[in-house]
Amino acid sequence: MLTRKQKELLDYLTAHVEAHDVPPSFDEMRDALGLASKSGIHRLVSGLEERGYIRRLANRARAIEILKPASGALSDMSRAVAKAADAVSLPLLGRIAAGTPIEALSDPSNQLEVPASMLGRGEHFALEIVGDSMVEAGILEGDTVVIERSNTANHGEIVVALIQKQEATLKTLLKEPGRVGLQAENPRYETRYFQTNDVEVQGRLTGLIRKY
Amino acid sequence: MLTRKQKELLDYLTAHVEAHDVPPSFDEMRDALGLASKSGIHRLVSGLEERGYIRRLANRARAIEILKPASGALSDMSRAVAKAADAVSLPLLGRIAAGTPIEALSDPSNQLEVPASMLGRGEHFALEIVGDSMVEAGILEGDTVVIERSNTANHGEIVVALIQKQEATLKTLLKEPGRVGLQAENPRYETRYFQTNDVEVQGRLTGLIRKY
DNA sequence: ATTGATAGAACATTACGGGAACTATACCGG
DNA sequence: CCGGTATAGTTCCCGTAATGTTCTATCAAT
Repeated sequence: MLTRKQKELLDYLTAHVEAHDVPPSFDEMRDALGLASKSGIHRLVSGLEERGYIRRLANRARAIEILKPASGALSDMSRAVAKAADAVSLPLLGRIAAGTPIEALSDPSNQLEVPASMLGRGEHFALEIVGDSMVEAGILEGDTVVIERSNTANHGEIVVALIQKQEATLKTLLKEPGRVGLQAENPRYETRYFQTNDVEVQGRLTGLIRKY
Repeated sequence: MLTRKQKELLDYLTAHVEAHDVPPSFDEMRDALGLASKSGIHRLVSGLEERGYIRRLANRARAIEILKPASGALSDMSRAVAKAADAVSLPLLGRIAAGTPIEALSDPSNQLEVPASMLGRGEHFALEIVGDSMVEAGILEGDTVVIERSNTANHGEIVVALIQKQEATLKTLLKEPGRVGLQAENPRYETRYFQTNDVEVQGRLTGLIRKY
Protein backbone atom coordinates (compact mmCIF):
# COMPACT_ATOMS: atom_id res chain seq x y z
CA MET A 1 0.00 0.00 0.00
CA LEU A 2 2.97 2.31 0.53
CA THR A 3 5.90 3.18 -1.62
CA ARG A 4 9.40 2.72 -0.28
CA LYS A 5 9.86 6.34 0.65
CA GLN A 6 6.49 6.53 2.29
CA LYS A 7 7.32 3.49 4.37
CA GLU A 8 10.66 4.99 5.27
CA LEU A 9 8.97 8.14 6.52
CA LEU A 10 6.35 6.19 8.42
CA ASP A 11 9.08 4.19 10.11
CA TYR A 12 10.78 7.38 11.13
CA LEU A 13 7.57 8.95 12.33
CA THR A 14 6.72 5.96 14.46
CA ALA A 15 10.19 5.83 15.97
CA HIS A 16 10.24 9.55 16.64
CA VAL A 17 6.93 9.58 18.42
CA GLU A 18 7.96 6.60 20.51
CA ALA A 19 11.18 8.26 21.48
CA HIS A 20 10.04 11.83 22.02
CA ASP A 21 6.28 11.65 22.42
CA VAL A 22 6.15 14.44 19.88
CA PRO A 23 5.96 14.15 16.12
CA PRO A 24 8.90 15.61 14.20
CA SER A 25 8.77 18.87 12.28
CA PHE A 26 9.08 18.95 8.52
CA ASP A 27 12.70 19.98 8.78
CA GLU A 28 13.49 17.10 11.08
CA MET A 29 11.85 14.72 8.67
CA ARG A 30 13.80 16.25 5.83
CA ASP A 31 17.07 15.65 7.66
CA ALA A 32 16.04 12.17 8.70
CA LEU A 33 15.39 11.11 5.11
CA GLY A 34 18.42 12.94 3.82
CA LEU A 35 16.55 15.37 1.63
CA ALA A 36 17.48 18.96 0.96
CA SER A 37 14.00 20.38 0.74
CA LYS A 38 10.79 20.10 2.67
CA SER A 39 8.62 19.87 -0.38
CA GLY A 40 9.38 16.22 -0.84
CA ILE A 41 8.38 15.58 2.76
CA HIS A 42 5.14 17.37 2.18
CA ARG A 43 4.31 15.06 -0.66
CA LEU A 44 5.18 11.97 1.32
CA VAL A 45 3.07 13.17 4.24
CA SER A 46 0.20 13.77 1.86
CA GLY A 47 0.61 10.28 0.51
CA LEU A 48 0.50 8.78 3.99
CA GLU A 49 -2.58 10.83 4.78
CA GLU A 50 -4.28 9.78 1.57
CA ARG A 51 -3.68 6.14 2.39
CA GLY A 52 -4.98 6.50 5.90
CA TYR A 53 -1.79 5.89 7.82
CA ILE A 54 -1.74 9.27 9.51
CA ARG A 55 -4.10 12.10 10.26
CA ARG A 56 -3.15 15.71 10.59
CA LEU A 57 -4.30 19.25 11.22
CA ALA A 58 -3.56 21.71 8.45
CA ASN A 59 -1.14 24.51 9.16
CA ARG A 60 -0.34 23.26 12.62
CA ALA A 61 3.20 22.49 13.64
CA ARG A 62 3.93 18.85 14.36
CA ALA A 63 0.26 18.05 14.10
CA ILE A 64 0.60 14.49 12.85
CA GLU A 65 -1.15 11.57 14.42
CA ILE A 66 -0.18 8.05 13.50
CA LEU A 67 -3.14 5.81 12.84
CA LYS A 68 -1.38 2.67 11.62
CA PRO A 69 2.14 2.43 13.02
CA ALA A 70 4.90 1.03 10.87
CA SER A 71 4.78 -2.70 11.36
CA GLY A 72 8.48 -3.18 11.71
CA ALA A 73 8.90 -0.33 14.14
CA LEU A 74 10.43 -0.99 17.49
CA SER A 75 11.09 1.18 20.44
CA ASP A 76 14.56 2.56 20.77
CA MET A 77 15.42 0.24 23.57
CA SER A 78 14.34 -2.89 21.85
CA ARG A 79 15.85 -1.75 18.58
CA ALA A 80 19.40 -2.27 19.74
CA VAL A 81 18.58 -5.79 20.77
CA ALA A 82 16.48 -6.63 17.81
CA LYS A 83 19.04 -5.40 15.37
CA ALA A 84 20.92 -8.60 15.94
CA ALA A 85 17.93 -10.66 14.92
CA ASP A 86 17.49 -9.47 11.39
CA ALA A 87 18.14 -12.80 9.86
CA VAL A 88 16.07 -15.56 8.49
CA SER A 89 16.28 -19.27 8.88
CA LEU A 90 16.20 -21.26 5.69
CA PRO A 91 15.74 -24.98 5.30
CA LEU A 92 18.92 -26.70 4.25
CA LEU A 93 17.44 -29.08 1.75
CA GLY A 94 20.45 -31.16 0.98
CA ARG A 95 23.51 -31.27 -1.15
CA ILE A 96 23.87 -30.74 -4.82
CA ALA A 97 26.49 -31.70 -7.31
CA ALA A 98 26.90 -32.27 -10.95
CA GLY A 99 25.62 -35.69 -11.80
CA THR A 100 23.67 -36.62 -8.76
CA PRO A 101 20.21 -35.70 -7.65
CA ILE A 102 19.77 -33.61 -4.56
CA GLU A 103 20.13 -35.81 -1.56
CA ALA A 104 16.91 -35.31 0.21
CA LEU A 105 17.71 -33.95 3.59
CA SER A 106 14.39 -32.85 4.83
CA ASP A 107 15.52 -33.09 8.38
CA PRO A 108 13.89 -29.96 9.71
CA SER A 109 16.75 -29.43 12.11
CA ASN A 110 18.97 -28.52 9.22
CA GLN A 111 18.39 -24.84 9.13
CA LEU A 112 20.76 -22.19 8.00
CA GLU A 113 20.83 -18.64 9.22
CA VAL A 114 21.00 -16.19 6.42
CA PRO A 115 21.23 -12.42 6.53
CA ALA A 116 17.86 -11.06 5.54
CA SER A 117 19.52 -8.75 3.05
CA MET A 118 20.58 -11.70 0.95
CA LEU A 119 17.03 -12.67 0.20
CA GLY A 120 14.99 -11.29 -2.60
CA ARG A 121 11.34 -11.85 -2.91
CA GLY A 122 9.73 -15.20 -2.80
CA GLU A 123 10.81 -18.50 -1.35
CA HIS A 124 14.32 -19.58 -0.66
CA PHE A 125 16.21 -22.63 0.41
CA ALA A 126 19.81 -23.60 0.87
CA LEU A 127 22.01 -26.30 -0.58
CA GLU A 128 25.49 -27.46 0.19
CA ILE A 129 27.86 -27.75 -2.72
CA VAL A 130 29.52 -31.03 -3.59
CA GLY A 131 32.14 -31.20 -6.28
CA ASP A 132 34.18 -28.66 -8.13
CA SER A 133 32.15 -28.04 -11.23
CA MET A 134 31.64 -24.35 -10.48
CA VAL A 135 35.03 -23.36 -9.11
CA GLU A 136 35.63 -20.76 -11.78
CA ALA A 137 32.54 -18.97 -10.58
CA GLY A 138 33.97 -18.91 -7.08
CA ILE A 139 31.71 -21.69 -5.83
CA LEU A 140 33.71 -24.25 -3.95
CA GLU A 141 33.00 -27.62 -2.46
CA GLY A 142 31.46 -27.21 0.96
CA ASP A 143 30.02 -23.79 0.26
CA THR A 144 26.39 -23.23 0.99
CA VAL A 145 24.31 -21.58 -1.69
CA VAL A 146 21.06 -19.78 -1.19
CA ILE A 147 18.51 -20.47 -3.91
CA GLU A 148 15.44 -18.50 -4.72
CA ARG A 149 12.70 -20.79 -5.89
CA SER A 150 11.65 -19.91 -9.40
CA ASN A 151 10.71 -21.82 -12.48
CA THR A 152 12.14 -19.27 -14.81
CA ALA A 153 15.58 -17.79 -15.23
CA ASN A 154 17.45 -15.68 -17.71
CA HIS A 155 20.29 -16.62 -19.97
CA GLY A 156 23.53 -16.62 -18.08
CA GLU A 157 22.11 -17.00 -14.63
CA ILE A 158 23.27 -19.75 -12.34
CA VAL A 159 20.37 -22.04 -11.61
CA VAL A 160 19.39 -25.29 -10.00
CA ALA A 161 18.18 -27.32 -12.95
CA LEU A 162 16.38 -30.61 -12.91
CA ILE A 163 17.31 -32.67 -15.95
CA GLN A 164 14.75 -35.12 -17.25
CA LYS A 165 13.09 -35.05 -13.85
CA GLN A 166 15.95 -37.02 -12.40
CA GLU A 167 19.19 -35.22 -11.98
CA ALA A 168 19.54 -31.91 -10.22
CA THR A 169 22.57 -29.77 -10.80
CA LEU A 170 23.82 -26.26 -10.27
CA LYS A 171 24.95 -24.75 -13.54
CA THR A 172 24.99 -21.64 -15.64
CA LEU A 173 21.90 -21.59 -17.81
CA LEU A 174 22.35 -20.98 -21.52
CA LYS A 175 19.16 -20.26 -23.36
CA GLU A 176 19.46 -20.98 -27.05
CA PRO A 177 16.89 -21.33 -29.78
CA GLY A 178 15.39 -24.79 -29.48
CA ARG A 179 17.64 -26.00 -26.72
CA VAL A 180 19.18 -25.09 -23.42
CA GLY A 181 22.70 -25.55 -22.26
CA LEU A 182 23.97 -26.23 -18.78
CA GLN A 183 27.46 -24.92 -18.46
CA ALA A 184 29.85 -25.86 -15.71
CA GLU A 185 32.26 -23.18 -14.64
CA ASN A 186 35.23 -25.46 -14.79
CA PRO A 187 37.17 -26.18 -17.98
CA ARG A 188 37.30 -29.85 -17.11
CA TYR A 189 33.55 -30.20 -17.61
CA GLU A 190 31.78 -29.80 -20.90
CA THR A 191 28.63 -27.86 -21.49
CA ARG A 192 25.70 -30.20 -21.94
CA TYR A 193 22.75 -29.35 -24.14
CA PHE A 194 19.20 -30.56 -23.77
CA GLN A 195 15.81 -30.16 -25.30
CA THR A 196 14.01 -27.26 -23.73
CA ASN A 197 11.48 -29.60 -22.18
CA ASP A 198 14.06 -31.77 -20.52
CA VAL A 199 15.41 -29.04 -18.32
CA GLU A 200 13.32 -27.65 -15.52
CA VAL A 201 14.55 -24.65 -13.59
CA GLN A 202 13.96 -25.08 -9.90
CA GLY A 203 15.56 -21.93 -8.62
CA ARG A 204 18.25 -19.42 -9.18
CA LEU A 205 21.32 -18.58 -7.22
CA THR A 206 20.83 -15.69 -4.84
CA GLY A 207 23.64 -15.90 -2.38
CA LEU A 208 26.62 -17.84 -1.18
CA ILE A 209 27.95 -18.44 2.29
CA ARG A 210 31.27 -19.96 3.17
CA LYS A 211 32.72 -20.72 6.56
CA TYR A 212 36.42 -21.15 7.09
CA MET B 1 -11.99 -19.04 -7.49
CA LEU B 2 -8.64 -18.11 -8.97
CA THR B 3 -6.81 -19.16 -12.05
CA ARG B 4 -3.41 -20.71 -11.69
CA LYS B 5 -1.66 -17.49 -12.64
CA GLN B 6 -3.76 -15.42 -10.34
CA LYS B 7 -2.96 -17.70 -7.45
CA GLU B 8 0.70 -17.54 -8.31
CA LEU B 9 0.57 -13.76 -8.23
CA LEU B 10 -1.33 -13.69 -4.97
CA ASP B 11 1.25 -16.00 -3.41
CA TYR B 12 3.98 -13.69 -4.54
CA LEU B 13 2.17 -10.60 -3.33
CA THR B 14 1.66 -12.10 0.10
CA ALA B 15 5.28 -13.15 0.37
CA HIS B 16 6.55 -9.79 -0.81
CA VAL B 17 4.50 -7.78 1.64
CA GLU B 18 5.53 -10.08 4.43
CA ALA B 19 9.16 -9.71 3.56
CA HIS B 20 9.35 -6.03 2.68
CA ASP B 21 6.27 -4.40 4.15
CA VAL B 22 5.83 -2.79 0.76
CA PRO B 23 3.90 -4.22 -2.16
CA PRO B 24 5.85 -4.88 -5.35
CA SER B 25 5.68 -2.72 -8.44
CA PHE B 26 4.30 -4.05 -11.70
CA ASP B 27 7.80 -4.61 -13.02
CA GLU B 28 8.76 -6.61 -9.98
CA MET B 29 5.67 -8.75 -10.38
CA ARG B 30 6.48 -9.24 -14.03
CA ASP B 31 9.94 -10.52 -13.16
CA ALA B 32 8.62 -12.69 -10.38
CA LEU B 33 6.18 -14.50 -12.64
CA GLY B 34 8.65 -14.71 -15.47
CA LEU B 35 6.64 -12.62 -17.89
CA ALA B 36 8.14 -10.24 -20.37
CA SER B 37 5.45 -7.62 -20.26
CA LYS B 38 3.51 -5.76 -17.64
CA SER B 39 0.24 -6.02 -19.48
CA GLY B 40 -0.31 -9.54 -18.31
CA ILE B 41 0.27 -8.47 -14.73
CA HIS B 42 -2.26 -5.73 -15.17
CA ARG B 43 -4.88 -8.24 -16.11
CA LEU B 44 -4.03 -10.57 -13.25
CA VAL B 45 -4.16 -7.71 -10.77
CA SER B 46 -7.51 -6.67 -12.16
CA GLY B 47 -8.74 -10.22 -11.78
CA LEU B 48 -7.65 -10.37 -8.15
CA GLU B 49 -9.33 -7.04 -7.48
CA GLU B 50 -12.52 -8.13 -9.18
CA ARG B 51 -12.64 -11.25 -7.05
CA GLY B 52 -12.06 -9.30 -3.87
CA TYR B 53 -8.63 -10.65 -2.96
CA ILE B 54 -6.94 -7.29 -3.11
CA ARG B 55 -7.89 -3.65 -3.09
CA ARG B 56 -6.00 -0.89 -4.78
CA LEU B 57 -5.80 2.78 -5.57
CA ALA B 58 -5.83 3.52 -9.27
CA ASN B 59 -2.72 5.04 -10.75
CA ARG B 60 -0.83 4.90 -7.49
CA ALA B 61 2.51 3.21 -7.26
CA ARG B 62 2.54 0.02 -5.21
CA ALA B 63 -0.93 0.82 -3.94
CA ILE B 64 -2.10 -2.73 -3.42
CA GLU B 65 -3.63 -3.98 -0.22
CA ILE B 66 -4.13 -7.67 0.34
CA LEU B 67 -7.54 -8.53 1.71
CA LYS B 68 -7.38 -12.32 1.62
CA PRO B 69 -3.80 -13.55 1.88
CA ALA B 70 -2.76 -16.58 -0.07
CA SER B 71 -3.59 -19.47 2.21
CA GLY B 72 -1.32 -22.01 0.63
CA ALA B 73 1.67 -19.79 1.00
CA LEU B 74 2.98 -21.67 3.98
CA SER B 75 2.50 -25.10 2.55
CA ASP B 76 5.49 -25.06 0.28
CA MET B 77 8.40 -26.93 1.71
CA SER B 78 10.87 -24.33 0.68
CA ARG B 79 9.22 -21.27 2.07
CA ALA B 80 11.47 -19.05 4.05
CA VAL B 81 10.66 -19.23 7.70
CA ALA B 82 10.16 -15.68 8.78
CA LYS B 83 11.36 -16.12 12.28
CA ALA B 84 14.20 -14.30 13.86
CA ALA B 85 17.40 -16.24 14.09
CA ASP B 86 20.74 -15.72 15.65
CA ALA B 87 22.50 -13.16 13.61
CA VAL B 88 24.87 -10.41 14.39
CA SER B 89 25.46 -7.05 12.85
CA LEU B 90 29.05 -6.36 11.97
CA PRO B 91 30.60 -3.06 10.96
CA LEU B 92 31.51 -2.97 7.32
CA LEU B 93 34.84 -1.29 7.68
CA GLY B 94 35.68 -0.68 4.07
CA ARG B 95 37.15 -2.32 1.07
CA ILE B 96 40.36 -4.21 0.70
CA ALA B 97 42.50 -5.06 -2.24
CA ALA B 98 45.98 -6.03 -3.02
CA GLY B 99 48.10 -2.96 -3.07
CA THR B 100 45.93 -0.41 -1.43
CA PRO B 101 45.19 0.32 2.17
CA ILE B 102 41.73 -0.29 3.48
CA GLU B 103 39.53 2.56 2.52
CA ALA B 104 38.24 3.83 5.77
CA LEU B 105 34.51 3.56 5.68
CA SER B 106 33.50 4.20 9.22
CA ASP B 107 30.05 5.15 8.20
CA PRO B 108 28.16 3.51 11.00
CA SER B 109 25.28 2.80 8.70
CA ASN B 110 27.36 0.28 6.85
CA GLN B 111 26.46 -2.75 8.81
CA LEU B 112 26.28 -6.27 7.57
CA GLU B 113 24.12 -8.98 8.96
CA VAL B 114 25.98 -12.18 9.47
CA PRO B 115 24.76 -15.53 10.68
CA ALA B 116 26.02 -16.07 14.17
CA SER B 117 27.31 -19.48 13.23
CA MET B 118 29.92 -17.89 11.03
CA LEU B 119 31.58 -16.14 13.93
CA GLY B 120 34.19 -17.41 16.31
CA ARG B 121 34.74 -15.93 19.71
CA GLY B 122 36.53 -12.64 19.23
CA GLU B 123 35.77 -9.36 17.57
CA HIS B 124 34.79 -9.41 13.94
CA PHE B 125 34.38 -6.99 11.09
CA ALA B 126 33.58 -7.17 7.42
CA LEU B 127 35.35 -6.00 4.29
CA GLU B 128 34.35 -5.80 0.69
CA ILE B 129 36.72 -7.35 -1.80
CA VAL B 130 38.25 -5.33 -4.59
CA GLY B 131 40.33 -6.96 -7.27
CA ASP B 132 40.90 -10.50 -8.35
CA SER B 133 43.98 -11.49 -6.42
CA MET B 134 42.20 -14.29 -4.59
CA VAL B 135 40.02 -15.77 -7.30
CA GLU B 136 41.58 -19.19 -7.09
CA ALA B 137 40.46 -19.34 -3.49
CA GLY B 138 36.94 -18.61 -4.59
CA ILE B 139 37.05 -15.02 -3.38
CA LEU B 140 35.72 -12.72 -6.05
CA GLU B 141 35.51 -9.01 -6.50
CA GLY B 142 32.48 -7.68 -4.71
CA ASP B 143 32.35 -10.46 -2.17
CA THR B 144 32.14 -9.54 1.48
CA VAL B 145 34.52 -11.29 3.83
CA VAL B 146 34.12 -11.66 7.55
CA ILE B 147 37.34 -11.19 9.47
CA GLU B 148 38.05 -12.14 13.04
CA ARG B 149 40.37 -9.61 14.60
CA SER B 150 43.56 -11.30 15.66
CA ASN B 151 47.24 -10.48 15.55
CA THR B 152 48.32 -14.03 15.06
CA ALA B 153 47.61 -16.59 12.44
CA ASN B 154 48.89 -19.93 11.30
CA HIS B 155 50.77 -20.87 8.16
CA GLY B 156 48.39 -21.23 5.27
CA GLU B 157 45.56 -19.20 6.69
CA ILE B 158 44.07 -16.34 4.75
CA VAL B 159 44.63 -13.13 6.65
CA VAL B 160 44.31 -9.39 6.47
CA ALA B 161 47.90 -8.26 6.65
CA LEU B 162 49.22 -4.76 7.12
CA ILE B 163 52.52 -4.36 5.31
CA GLN B 164 54.95 -1.84 6.72
CA LYS B 165 52.08 -0.13 8.47
CA GLN B 166 50.80 1.15 5.17
CA GLU B 167 49.25 -1.32 2.86
CA ALA B 168 46.52 -3.70 3.90
CA THR B 169 45.85 -6.77 1.83
CA LEU B 170 44.05 -10.06 2.00
CA LYS B 171 46.42 -12.92 1.30
CA THR B 172 47.42 -16.41 2.27
CA LEU B 173 50.00 -16.25 5.02
CA LEU B 174 53.18 -18.26 4.57
CA LYS B 175 55.27 -18.50 7.68
CA GLU B 176 58.87 -19.31 6.91
CA PRO B 177 62.01 -19.15 9.01
CA GLY B 178 63.09 -15.54 9.16
CA ARG B 179 60.46 -14.20 6.80
CA VAL B 180 56.80 -14.29 5.94
CA GLY B 181 55.20 -14.61 2.54
CA LEU B 182 51.95 -13.18 1.34
CA GLN B 183 50.60 -15.33 -1.41
CA ALA B 184 47.89 -14.26 -3.80
CA GLU B 185 45.61 -17.01 -5.00
CA ASN B 186 45.94 -15.99 -8.61
CA PRO B 187 48.76 -17.12 -10.85
CA ARG B 188 49.07 -13.61 -12.24
CA TYR B 189 50.33 -12.31 -8.93
CA GLU B 190 53.60 -13.27 -7.33
CA THR B 191 54.12 -14.18 -3.75
CA ARG B 192 55.80 -11.37 -1.89
CA TYR B 193 58.14 -11.95 1.01
CA PHE B 194 58.83 -9.60 3.88
CA GLN B 195 60.75 -9.39 7.09
CA THR B 196 58.72 -10.80 9.90
CA ASN B 197 58.47 -7.39 11.50
CA ASP B 198 57.12 -5.73 8.40
CA VAL B 199 53.96 -7.78 8.27
CA GLU B 200 51.32 -7.31 10.90
CA VAL B 201 48.36 -9.65 10.98
CA GLN B 202 45.16 -7.77 11.59
CA GLY B 203 42.71 -10.60 11.37
CA ARG B 204 41.97 -13.90 9.76
CA LEU B 205 39.32 -14.92 7.33
CA THR B 206 36.30 -16.46 9.00
CA GLY B 207 33.58 -16.31 6.46
CA LEU B 208 32.50 -15.14 3.07
CA ILE B 209 29.20 -13.81 1.86
CA ARG B 210 28.24 -13.19 -1.72
CA LYS B 211 25.06 -11.77 -3.11
CA TYR B 212 23.99 -12.32 -6.70
C1' DA C 1 -11.81 -17.41 -38.53
C1' DT C 2 -12.06 -17.16 -33.51
C1' DT C 3 -10.41 -17.15 -29.11
C1' DG C 4 -7.05 -16.59 -25.47
C1' DA C 5 -2.72 -15.35 -23.88
C1' DT C 6 1.39 -12.77 -24.13
C1' DA C 7 5.01 -9.54 -26.10
C1' DG C 8 6.05 -5.06 -27.20
C1' DA C 9 5.77 -0.47 -27.35
C1' DA C 10 3.50 3.90 -26.78
C1' DC C 11 1.50 6.73 -23.67
C1' DA C 12 -0.13 8.70 -19.18
C1' DT C 13 0.45 9.42 -14.59
C1' DT C 14 2.74 9.46 -10.40
C1' DA C 15 6.90 9.67 -7.45
C1' DC C 16 10.73 12.07 -6.15
C1' DG C 17 14.38 15.72 -5.65
C1' DG C 18 15.86 20.60 -5.41
C1' DG C 19 14.80 25.34 -4.96
C1' DA C 20 12.34 29.39 -3.83
C1' DA C 21 8.48 32.21 -2.63
C1' DC C 22 4.81 32.49 0.21
C1' DT C 23 1.60 31.93 4.35
C1' DA C 24 0.45 30.73 8.97
C1' DT C 25 1.53 30.34 13.74
C1' DA C 26 4.11 31.16 18.00
C1' DC C 27 6.67 34.17 20.75
C1' DC C 28 8.66 38.37 22.57
C1' DG C 29 9.18 43.10 23.96
C1' DG C 30 7.05 47.49 24.05
C1' DC D 1 -2.86 45.14 21.72
C1' DC D 2 0.87 46.07 18.44
C1' DG D 3 4.72 45.13 15.44
C1' DG D 4 8.82 42.36 14.70
C1' DT D 5 10.82 38.00 14.16
C1' DA D 6 11.69 33.17 14.26
C1' DT D 7 9.78 28.78 13.30
C1' DA D 8 6.95 25.83 10.78
C1' DG D 9 4.19 24.62 7.06
C1' DT D 10 2.40 25.29 2.17
C1' DT D 11 2.61 25.86 -2.63
C1' DC D 12 4.61 26.36 -6.98
C1' DC D 13 8.13 25.51 -10.39
C1' DC D 14 11.25 22.59 -12.86
C1' DG D 15 13.27 18.23 -14.27
C1' DT D 16 14.00 13.18 -14.06
C1' DA D 17 12.89 8.60 -12.96
C1' DA D 18 9.68 5.18 -11.77
C1' DT D 19 5.40 3.27 -12.27
C1' DG D 20 0.89 2.20 -14.30
C1' DT D 21 -2.34 1.90 -18.37
C1' DT D 22 -3.63 0.96 -22.88
C1' DC D 23 -3.33 -0.49 -27.50
C1' DT D 24 -1.73 -3.38 -31.26
C1' DA D 25 0.75 -7.29 -33.08
C1' DT D 26 1.76 -12.00 -32.70
C1' DC D 27 1.26 -16.77 -31.89
C1' DA D 28 -0.79 -21.03 -30.58
C1' DA D 29 -4.71 -23.74 -30.08
C1' DT D 30 -9.39 -24.66 -31.65
